[in-house]
Amino acid sequence: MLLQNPTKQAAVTTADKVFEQLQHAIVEGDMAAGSKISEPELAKHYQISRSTLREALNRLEKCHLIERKANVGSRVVDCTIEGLLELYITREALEGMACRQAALNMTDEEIAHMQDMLAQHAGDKALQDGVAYYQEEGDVDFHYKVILGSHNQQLINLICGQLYHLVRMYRCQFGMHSPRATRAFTEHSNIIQAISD
Amino acid sequence: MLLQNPTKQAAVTTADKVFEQLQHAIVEGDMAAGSKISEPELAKHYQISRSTLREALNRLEKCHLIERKANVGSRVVDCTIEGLLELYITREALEGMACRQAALNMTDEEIAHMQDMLAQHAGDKALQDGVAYYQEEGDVDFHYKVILGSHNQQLINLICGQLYHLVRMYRCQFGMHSPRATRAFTEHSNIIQAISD
DNA sequence: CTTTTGATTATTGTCGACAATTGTGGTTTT
DNA sequence: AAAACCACAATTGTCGACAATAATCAAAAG
Repeated sequence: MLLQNPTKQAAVTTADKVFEQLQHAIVEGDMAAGSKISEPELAKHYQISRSTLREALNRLEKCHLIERKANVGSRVVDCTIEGLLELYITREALEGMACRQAALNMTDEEIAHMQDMLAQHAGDKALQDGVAYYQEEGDVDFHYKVILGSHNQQLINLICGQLYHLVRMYRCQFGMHSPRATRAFTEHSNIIQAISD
Repeated sequence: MLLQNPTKQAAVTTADKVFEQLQHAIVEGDMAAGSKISEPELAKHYQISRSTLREALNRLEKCHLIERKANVGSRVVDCTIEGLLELYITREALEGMACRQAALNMTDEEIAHMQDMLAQHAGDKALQDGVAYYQEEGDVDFHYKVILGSHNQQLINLICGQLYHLVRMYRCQFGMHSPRATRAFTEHSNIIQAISD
């Protein structure tokens, strides 16, 4: 089970639940990238009305996971190399600023908590050396803590609420399962060191 | 009439039109910031069904102009000092990256076109010296050209499609009508100079 | 044979009504 | 008198059907 987004509240309405299922299906590639979306078909598949499905589609559009054209329909976004580069450039801009803001705004407790987390990850790494999965999850966890540490709701919403799932989608589709996993850990130590100053 | 967003296509559906009207009303302050939104009331006011109104509300939420809670309702976002700071920090991160990308990706034609535009603005400024409005519009125009010059759809959508209207809302609500207008022009010359290198 | 035009079909946009949940006011109980 | 509880009203979420727009395919004209 992947780390859940701390910015989202529990799905209460059925549109929320369908949204999450669709989100998962798109990210994991169960719905092919670039494929057209048939509202009646999907509504029948999830056994919901078209209105409810459209509500879910609206939230998918908010995450940039689908694209809609008026009177034409919706398509799953297609993963291109250009799109990947654009996404990473955008993410770099936002996360860079978030990191700077975290350095200004993080409380001592938050810093201490992150240091504890890092120490625990170090222990896990010693145990499960070579298993990249935990590393990747820890990486995401670390990034989240930094972003939340910025105390900037605007940045948090953009990165965690919108870009996050698109990044995951690209990682799944392109099979980028932590090529830089081993390097990430040492980087984290440096980052938290810089923040505490 | 303000400069229109180059990323948006013409509103074809009625939900689009209502969305634009609501957007304008919120930005200009005709709908009070922080006030609750009554779906039946608004639907009656615009003489549309609730479904259509909800479609428009979804797009407002995408621009961060309203906030929705499940089974509770929607509210117009309230303009706080903290929110203003957060917005400007986010915008700085994105526009800074957009400017760097523009320096890398802008074509010679685009650069030449922007220089022409600046020269024209200089002429206008000599004519209408002291009138901050044209200055402000030119400022927005200039920013747009730079952002579009980044050739990064992700950045363009985020800045022009989402944050732009929220920035306008803060400017209207706080009465920030180009306090730094006079300084902006000289800055632009420096920016375009830097890009051409 | 190609192209254009027209009718047909399928999909999306919009509507009104019902179901479910939340907030409110009054009543009862401690 | 304060707090908890219950019923009622209002709002939101969901549904199915109709209207409007776009895509498809066949037929006719060039």
